[in-house]
Amino acid sequence: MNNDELEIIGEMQQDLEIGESASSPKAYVSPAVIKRLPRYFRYLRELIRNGKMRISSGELSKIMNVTASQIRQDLNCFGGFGQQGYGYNVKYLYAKISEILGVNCNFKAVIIGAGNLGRALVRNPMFTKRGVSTVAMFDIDKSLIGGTFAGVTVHPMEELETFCRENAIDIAVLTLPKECAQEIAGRLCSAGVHGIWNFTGKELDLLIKDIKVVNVHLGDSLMTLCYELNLLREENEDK
Amino acid sequence: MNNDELEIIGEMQQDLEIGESASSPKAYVSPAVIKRLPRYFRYLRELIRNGKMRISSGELSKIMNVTASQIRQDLNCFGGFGQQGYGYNVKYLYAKISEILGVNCNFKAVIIGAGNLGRALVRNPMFTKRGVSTVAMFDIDKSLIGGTFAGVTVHPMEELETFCRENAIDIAVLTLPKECAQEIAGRLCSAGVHGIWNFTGKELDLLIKDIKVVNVHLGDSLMTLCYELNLLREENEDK
DNA sequence: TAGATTGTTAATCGATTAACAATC
DNA sequence: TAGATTGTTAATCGATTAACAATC
Repeated sequence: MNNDELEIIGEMQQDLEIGESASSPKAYVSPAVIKRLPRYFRYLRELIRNGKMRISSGELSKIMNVTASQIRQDLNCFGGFGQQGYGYNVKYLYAKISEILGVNCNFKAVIIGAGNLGRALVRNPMFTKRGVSTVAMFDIDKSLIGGTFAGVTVHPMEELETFCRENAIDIAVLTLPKECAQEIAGRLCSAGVHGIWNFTGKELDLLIKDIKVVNVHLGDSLMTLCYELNLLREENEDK
Repeated sequence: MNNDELEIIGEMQQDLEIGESASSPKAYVSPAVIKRLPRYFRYLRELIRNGKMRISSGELSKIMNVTASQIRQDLNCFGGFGQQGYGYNVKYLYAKISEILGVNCNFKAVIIGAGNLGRALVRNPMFTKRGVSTVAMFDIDKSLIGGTFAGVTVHPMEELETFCRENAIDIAVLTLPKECAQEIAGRLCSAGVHGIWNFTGKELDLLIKDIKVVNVHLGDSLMTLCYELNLLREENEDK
């Protein structure tokens, strides 16, 4: 069976799925599984880039350093994406995982705080790769307002609510000093934003329940590295 | 019992522990526990800032939104830091957790890549708060070399190995384009660095086993937010 | 002493892995 | 058809929670 035929199988599955997806009753999926999905997304993207058409759970497990069992179990939380005897069509699987992760949702984001971190993020291809468009930045610094970073204009903070409402913003990225985080989060709630990607290190108290927050604690990540180095050092001292 | 007395208990425990710590045989601690330690560290720091002297696992559990059982279980992986009937001395507990996480190790770090992300990190108080000092930055851009960010000088990439060796650098922070990540990681191995904090999104293959890598995949974090928003959207559509 | 709260063991729950029948 | 590999159930493993005796 050659690559073209496999391509066709993929497309057949895809067609089939369009009819199914609306009716498929989605059961609860554990956070452990969800957290692994972006990693599949990355590896599948890489496989496509390398021209790989088909992969078995066993082959993928070796590349990703996980068990084949876990891969099959994970994928089957969302439906049968493979074919017995053949494995998985890479492009099709990538498309399904993208769909699950909302890559095709065209979410719109604003970055609040045009400091170094805000600028680093807006210039990062990450958003584009994941189907999120960064449509504006906000800052209090008058000297930044009106300027652009990676083609994105910096707006004054006063315009935050109006802008978010008028442009139906889904995601706000908080890259501002932690002192302002709570106040801005409150304003974002009333501006109809659905998700906050929070880099401030402040744990946010939100009145509205239906707003999702994902916190990025870079310091926590640094500390796990320090823990390991400390462990290593102690081991070496013992010798 | 007043605050002064509790303070004394804390100090007594601390004195006691100094003798013990060298001999205490450290059993395996699961990654699940390790990952939670930095969060305890943050909350305890905050409690100290607010002048809180003593806390019970029950009280802390309410603040941190976890079970009291988990807190006691977690802490007891490293030793008995509390006192029956009284709870935990906040400063003492903070000191012990800092010790476990290597905050007092005075690790020395270099930041490789003086772009926006590198600059955002070097200006962040995170390193200082966690006892890590950022002693140098490196870049290939001639126009940046010799300049400083947050008092840290940018060196040319050619000096990387010599500098790391001579200054006994523990940690390298990779904030450079993913294309160069693998090459630089190799050079860092031979330069005697013990830990890599990797922001490049490239999974590193390292020859030396005794070098620890912590990967930060910001895109993965963004995707979990998108997943939740997608879920929310689907739920609303069903209504 | 009585009350409170830890440290720790036992029970439960969830996540991972193994195994294999179904089927491409 | 025979071989390969999935989807899925059952077994194992680990992590969380509950309970309570120890003890401050």
